[in-house]
Amino acid sequence: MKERKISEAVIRRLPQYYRQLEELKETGNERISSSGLASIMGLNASQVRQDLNCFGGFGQQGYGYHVDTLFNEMAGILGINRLYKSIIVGAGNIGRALTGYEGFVQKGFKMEAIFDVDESIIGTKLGGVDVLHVDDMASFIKDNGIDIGIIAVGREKAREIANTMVESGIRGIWNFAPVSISVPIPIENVQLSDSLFVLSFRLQNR
Amino acid sequence: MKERKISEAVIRRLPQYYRQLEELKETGNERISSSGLASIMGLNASQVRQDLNCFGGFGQQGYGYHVDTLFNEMAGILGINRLYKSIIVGAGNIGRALTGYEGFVQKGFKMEAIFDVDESIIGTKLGGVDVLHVDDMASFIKDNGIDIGIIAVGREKAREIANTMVESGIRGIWNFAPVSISVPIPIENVQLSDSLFVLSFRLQNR
DNA sequence: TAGATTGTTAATCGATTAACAATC
DNA sequence: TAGATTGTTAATCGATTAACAATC
Repeated sequence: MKERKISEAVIRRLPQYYRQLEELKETGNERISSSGLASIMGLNASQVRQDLNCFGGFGQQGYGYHVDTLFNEMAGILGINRLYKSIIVGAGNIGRALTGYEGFVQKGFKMEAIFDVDESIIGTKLGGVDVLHVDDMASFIKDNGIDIGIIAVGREKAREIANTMVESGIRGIWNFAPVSISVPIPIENVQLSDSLFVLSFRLQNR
Repeated sequence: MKERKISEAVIRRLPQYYRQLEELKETGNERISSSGLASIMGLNASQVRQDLNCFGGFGQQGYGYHVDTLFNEMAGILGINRLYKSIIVGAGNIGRALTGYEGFVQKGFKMEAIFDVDESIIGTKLGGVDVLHVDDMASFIKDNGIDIGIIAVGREKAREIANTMVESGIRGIWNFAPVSISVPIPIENVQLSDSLFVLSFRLQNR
């Protein structure tokens, strides 16, 4: 395991490996070669080996990779199956959808609360999660040691909320507002419409 | 305007330019230089000029780019503001969230119907859109000349639905199911959990 | 053992950045 | 005009792919 810096391109492929290995595991595959994995994922075998070797020598000459082992390694590399205490800000369409998404909880992302400004829903529950007022967010983060803040509000409020989260000691931000936010902690900006626009571009340029 | 192939990296940046120009326009900026645009977007000025020149010489020496003009050019390049007739399959969390999202309609993506298998909601409306049975999807696509199919079902059904869409003559697919689907038409796979996993990775590797 | 396949170094390819003449 | 900034060619950098000795 070399101490080289992991490139952005490699990082973006990690979840793909994870997902693919999960599927191989579920379909009962015990072993997989770099060329096998490359072929189902549309990559190059050399690339697969290079990628994996950023983190360790998980394979075995003449055999390939043990699916279950590699899957677990990948989960470890990504930090999945730890418990991440999360909160959502914004109980609109996207906020609600994320609240109810089983998949995240299974992977260790537990929703501790959802924040909004709409008095008519504050105090109620959405998908089993308490709805609280945004004004109480900062203290909630501090008191409960929240790890991840999910921003699902309009773009006017997004930056302000991100800053409050950072000040309150949150560790990472998952931003769905259509603005790029830069903060001194890890942040992932999900721009849903970007991929729709790319689709539109491709439709036009065939 | 050279007839070179547009690289994937450039294509992914196009929506970012579009969004940034929209914001510049809204904040009343009339002109922007490649270095100005680069600096707010975290890119390199040369890169911005290279990217834009894939599509035409939109700038003017000594002046820069006219924001409004460039914004409109970018909309044209992406194919935004045409009318795209769209349908959503799957009235779960994500399907509902997408149905109700104003932003898409504003950009020309009109939701014509939403399909599901749950008899209790078929015949009703969600966010003003008719809920129909999935069995009627193929004929609906043909009869109404649907352009874009949005897949928001579980991963077991996703590939089957994608194939039916293709057979029915849909032009592009926006897939939210957590499986990569390959079809002979343009498709954008949105893997929400991928970006969450990347966030988790970054939290662990600081 | 022979065949298969890794880990890793070297070669290639493509994308990003720098440089600068053209020109508004 | 002088200054600014483009469009474009050339240089650099990094990522992908190829090659192959090591070894299970």
